[in-house]
Amino acid sequence: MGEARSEFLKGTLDMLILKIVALGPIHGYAIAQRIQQISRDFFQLQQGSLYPALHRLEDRGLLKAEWKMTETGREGKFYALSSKGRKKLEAEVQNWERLTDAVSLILRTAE
Amino acid sequence: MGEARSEFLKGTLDMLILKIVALGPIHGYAIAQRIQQISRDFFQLQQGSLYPALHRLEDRGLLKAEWKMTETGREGKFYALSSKGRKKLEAEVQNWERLTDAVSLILRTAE
DNA sequence: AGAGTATAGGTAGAACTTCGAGGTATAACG
DNA sequence: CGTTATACCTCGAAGTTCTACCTATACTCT
Repeated sequence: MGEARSEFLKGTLDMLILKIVALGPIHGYAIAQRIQQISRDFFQLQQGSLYPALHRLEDRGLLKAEWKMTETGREGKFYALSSKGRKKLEAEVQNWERLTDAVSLILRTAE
Repeated sequence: MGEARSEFLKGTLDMLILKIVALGPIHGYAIAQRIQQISRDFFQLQQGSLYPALHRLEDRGLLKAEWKMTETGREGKFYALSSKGRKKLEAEVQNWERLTDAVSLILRTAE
């Protein structure tokens, strides 16, 4: 991620990836594109962040992977959410909302 | 921070500390209490996170420190924002807002 | 007087994440 | 045939936060 972005990205990456995968089976390279596209270029996911994250999520049983052909006729590793991943996503979204609420409380505090 | 919290805290701690200090000179121990109080116990800042963060911010010239007596009659290191710290806080708040907007775009995407 | 708790400061090492920089390989295009 | 886009990957550096510890003073309770 670009420096300014990465400062704040920490901790949200897994949630964002799980969310994109929740929209339907998709391969790694396309996940980065989707995230960049939907966030209107705010997030620019580097491959050095993407692939380790995907492996992490797969190792933890949150994602299932399968090799298939992409739309462009090439091999791609397609990821889908496991039920564990779906629960994790729900929990992370809830936690994200509680976090932003808590941060708002502090930022809006005027002495 | 409690495990669940810390996952998402990354990157926000400096901003929160700067914001609390912006409300008026305050010593380290009291910063942690204020943050916990205002966030309604969502954030429980550990000393092992607090003090290194304060030293970091001081080293970067964002905070100025001065030893004074606390309300309870003890020595405390009081922190205040430098002008550089004030600018940094503004920038971090702006960036935080852009981040939450970008995350919202992704979380609200329904395929 | 002594014990315990809250206040106030701090450090060291581990764990984890992300990034930057590199590598491999195929397909498509000029 | 060279370049660009796609698609996968790894490694090491850098940074942050946490856990676990340490010191010391003030206050409260017995």
